[in-house]
Amino acid sequence: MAAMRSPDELTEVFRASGRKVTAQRQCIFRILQDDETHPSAESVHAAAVREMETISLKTVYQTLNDLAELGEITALDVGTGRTRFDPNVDDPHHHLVCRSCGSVRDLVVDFPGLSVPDGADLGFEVGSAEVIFRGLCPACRTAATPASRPATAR
Amino acid sequence: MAAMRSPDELTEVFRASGRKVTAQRQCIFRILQDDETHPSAESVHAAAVREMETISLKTVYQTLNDLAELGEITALDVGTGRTRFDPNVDDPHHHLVCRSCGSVRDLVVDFPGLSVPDGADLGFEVGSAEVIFRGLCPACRTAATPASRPATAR
DNA sequence: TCGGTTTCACCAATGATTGTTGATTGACAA
DNA sequence: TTGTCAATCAACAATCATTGGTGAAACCGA
Repeated sequence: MAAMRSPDELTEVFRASGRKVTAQRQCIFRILQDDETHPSAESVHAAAVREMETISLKTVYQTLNDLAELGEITALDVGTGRTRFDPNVDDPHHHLVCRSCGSVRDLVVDFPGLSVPDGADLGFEVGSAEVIFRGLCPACRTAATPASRPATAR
Repeated sequence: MAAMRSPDELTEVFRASGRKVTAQRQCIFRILQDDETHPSAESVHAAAVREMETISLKTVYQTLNDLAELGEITALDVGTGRTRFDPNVDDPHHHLVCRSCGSVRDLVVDFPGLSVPDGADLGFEVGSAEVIFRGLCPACRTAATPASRPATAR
């Protein structure tokens, strides 16, 4: 539900932090807003190019890092080789990662009891816990079983 | 508790898979055996050089990948930039990662209820769940609070 | 002993990301 | 409206972890 701030709100945030709001930044704001795919910098750039042919990958990286610095998005590493950016910064959640295509999906579930038991941390000061579930997304699941399993297990 | 197979056992495994057992490989076997730090290839190499000055980083990568391929160690990516290798492949566990120095520690705890609730996966075929706890290891914790907090909170 | 594997040194390539340059554009406060 | 400084661009080089190539030498194991 909680996606991220609107382009207008992000404009305010950027201005308030002394940053200028350019056309390419607004373009990126717009793209991130309705993107649930946890895009990489590359894919954000690909989407941006459709609106602005000349926008550079450099600028995309720059803006994404700015947004992360401002706490408006989260940079996350799910082990797929490139950094993914998560616009959902409001409600704590975990992630489903497809081990075939690398797609990432939010999983807004609270796991009770997911904390380090007393004594087990041995002096470790635990701040956060992130859970990564690995498996196959629907698309890759059906693709992996051409005819043997028709979408729904029989 | 369960560390990993002894160098002798690994020797058998390697021979059984058609691989030859060289001095450098045995050296790496020995190093991994009493290493609880989830070393990177670089640090394994650093340790190996102390015994064999001429061992190449290439060979270390090669051998670590062989071990991972044989299921004797696990390659894991905790987001610290380089691949870490976990000798503990027997009992399922999770990891504590220091967000300051990047050190990794095993956390052998079973979290009941750590599975995707019905309906929440939306067709995702979930295979495994890995939990990464991030925080500060004892060393970095004390280093971060020189005099303000004397190890134990008051 | 012999053959095929492994290692070595050296060097190049990958892929994601960041830095550099210098010139141009453009945001926005005055 | 204007002036200034940030932002962008293109083009290129550099980083870092990792893997690949070479040819020659060493060596494991049947």
